[in-house]
Amino acid sequence: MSSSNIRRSMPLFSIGIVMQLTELSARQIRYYEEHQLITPMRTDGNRRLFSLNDIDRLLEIKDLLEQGVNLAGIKKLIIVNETEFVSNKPIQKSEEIRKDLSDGELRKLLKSELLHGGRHRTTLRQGDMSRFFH
Amino acid sequence: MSSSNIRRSMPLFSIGIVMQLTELSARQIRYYEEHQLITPMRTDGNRRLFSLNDIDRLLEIKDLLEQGVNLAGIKKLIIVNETEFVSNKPIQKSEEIRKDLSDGELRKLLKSELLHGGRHRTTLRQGDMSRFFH
DNA sequence: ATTGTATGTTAGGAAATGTAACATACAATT
DNA sequence: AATTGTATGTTACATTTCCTAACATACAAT
Repeated sequence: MSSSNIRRSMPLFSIGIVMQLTELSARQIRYYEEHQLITPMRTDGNRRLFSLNDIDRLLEIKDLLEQGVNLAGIKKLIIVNETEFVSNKPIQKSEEIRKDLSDGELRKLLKSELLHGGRHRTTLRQGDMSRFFH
Repeated sequence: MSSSNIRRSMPLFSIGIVMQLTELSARQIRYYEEHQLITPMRTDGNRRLFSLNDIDRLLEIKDLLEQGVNLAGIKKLIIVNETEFVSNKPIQKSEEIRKDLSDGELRKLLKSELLHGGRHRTTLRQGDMSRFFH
């Protein structure tokens, strides 16, 4: 893992700030955690602490939900995304990724994601927190 | 002000996190605020919220204190620093800066700062929070 | 010996966050 | 039409974190 990734996974933000940054309710954020879409750290006193990566993922989740993907689907997509990052060909094209990973129900999920609107952008690959820092 | 500076002045961090990041006590941080070395934002509920710039400044303060400069001196130095940033010659050499600003007791303060060890680095010009982000 | 500076410690209160339970809206299914 | 599942809202109560204010302390300077 690069030092940049270490920094991006540093637990820094309270849930209040994350609510503002993502425009999600505390209920939503906790619900997504409950379903293991994010796993923020905890303080000694059991308060959640979110990293930049967590916030990026929340923005991803929000985006996918708005496109009609349900939590189960998002979960799979996130795993895809992580696998992709761990692999040593991180710059392969999205078409190739889809070919690599389209088996079983995963294929259906990805297809439904593709069918939804022409909004292709960087949703799965990169969060939006970068805009907060240089 | 650049968009990057806007981001760096965004209030994001609770005092607990800032304590960890700076290794300062809450007492110290509040004391520095009391003496107007920092002015963190507040939530509606009156909790302090610190920006990256605030954290950088706290690291600056800590560094200068360790070099023997007192709060009054640090305050002056910080004003110098800000003036420098606002001016339209932000890349002028440190020697020139000193010439520009060495009048009255300020001269003495800067001198004492210079006398202290050969640690010249970037103390006054740039904080260390950049290491937390890319 | 006194004063000033920087920080520690404690007390009491308020805000933010935690979990848990129940409510609701809506889509999908039977 | 009734039921089930999903995502979220709301409320209640407990705990943690943070607030201010006051007093204590160590040390340097006067």
